[in-house]
Amino acid sequence: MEQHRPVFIDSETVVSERPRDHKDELRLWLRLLTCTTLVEDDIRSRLRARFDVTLPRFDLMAQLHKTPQGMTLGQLSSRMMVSNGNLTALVERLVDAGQIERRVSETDRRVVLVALTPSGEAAFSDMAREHGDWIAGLLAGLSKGDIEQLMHLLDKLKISARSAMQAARHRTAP
Amino acid sequence: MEQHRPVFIDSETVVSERPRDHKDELRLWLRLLTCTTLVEDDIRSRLRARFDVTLPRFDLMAQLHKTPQGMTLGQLSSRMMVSNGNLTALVERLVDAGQIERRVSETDRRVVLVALTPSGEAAFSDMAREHGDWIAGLLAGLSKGDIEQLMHLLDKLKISARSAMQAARHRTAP
DNA sequence: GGCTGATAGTTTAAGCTTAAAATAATCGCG
DNA sequence: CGCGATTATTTTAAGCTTAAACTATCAGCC
Repeated sequence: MEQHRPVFIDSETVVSERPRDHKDELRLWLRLLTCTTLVEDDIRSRLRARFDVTLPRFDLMAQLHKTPQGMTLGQLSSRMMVSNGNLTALVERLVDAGQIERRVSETDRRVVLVALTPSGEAAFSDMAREHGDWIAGLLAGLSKGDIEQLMHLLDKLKISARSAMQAARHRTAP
Repeated sequence: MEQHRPVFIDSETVVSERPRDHKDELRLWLRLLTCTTLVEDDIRSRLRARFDVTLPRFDLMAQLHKTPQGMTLGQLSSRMMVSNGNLTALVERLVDAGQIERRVSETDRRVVLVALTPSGEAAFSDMAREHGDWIAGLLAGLSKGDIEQLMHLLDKLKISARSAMQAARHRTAP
């Protein structure tokens, strides 16, 4: 028969509880994943059909658009939450396409700065306008209040996840 | 200057509104994506570290676990929301690893049925238990009520997105 | 029986993604 | 100053992912 096991909630709290299936949490996680995948796949296919651009390229350009003075690869990889090595090839392809430009920092020659070219900026502006409409259309079934509530709850979720990950990291590598 | 443009909400409703930046909707979408990526990356790395298994393999096994009699590749691809061609290689690797087995349907030789092997079932059970704990840990900062509310709002979001996609499909290919 | 169209999977080419190892430049500190 | 640690990026190998083209099979219809 199963026994009670310790469940670590964060670095300070250890509660002993009877083993559970965590059914509600799992269902919530699956629903979250479903929603994200649904929206992401739709946006991906529209970007391809309408602008012949991939989602990762759009995302990268969106980051650069928010930071006109350019960003380092390190900043980009942490903002986009993708691995560092991933960006090397992605940036390379966008440079080849003339949408972005890279230059090595003069003060620290390890650092590579990336920024939109004027043509990349123009292309992104076109895409961003429609992208915004698409997102708004996908979320049109939610009221202002729904959006606000979701925002708040997802913020709570984000904080919870980060704190749990932080705690796990401390236990794994003290 | 910008002009008012029609915004299609669904197949019946067309509202004319001044062009907006849809800022709240975009922020919500980015937050949703952040939350999902956060959890997904954490689970991915734990699965790798603890069980040396990739997330797609875990997901596939989870689907088969829910349906012990096995599934066709078509069912799998629609439940997992991945492309059909994707599964061919994924299934191949799991067959090689002895975790699942495939057999051609006897009544329809186009159809391929896939199911967990006993060893795959055992391996999945071990992983699923810890996976559940990890998810519960990541969501530990949410109350029961938060989870219920999120569930409800995400359900609304899912319905909204599906309906917008449905409507777009009708306009694109009537 | 033999078309015709639809359905289930596979293949292919290109691109994305990660983890881990390697490279290269800078920083801190004695 | 010089050397070990740190930091930023690239490289590599494996695997995931998609879209589109292709193959094989089936179902219906005459």
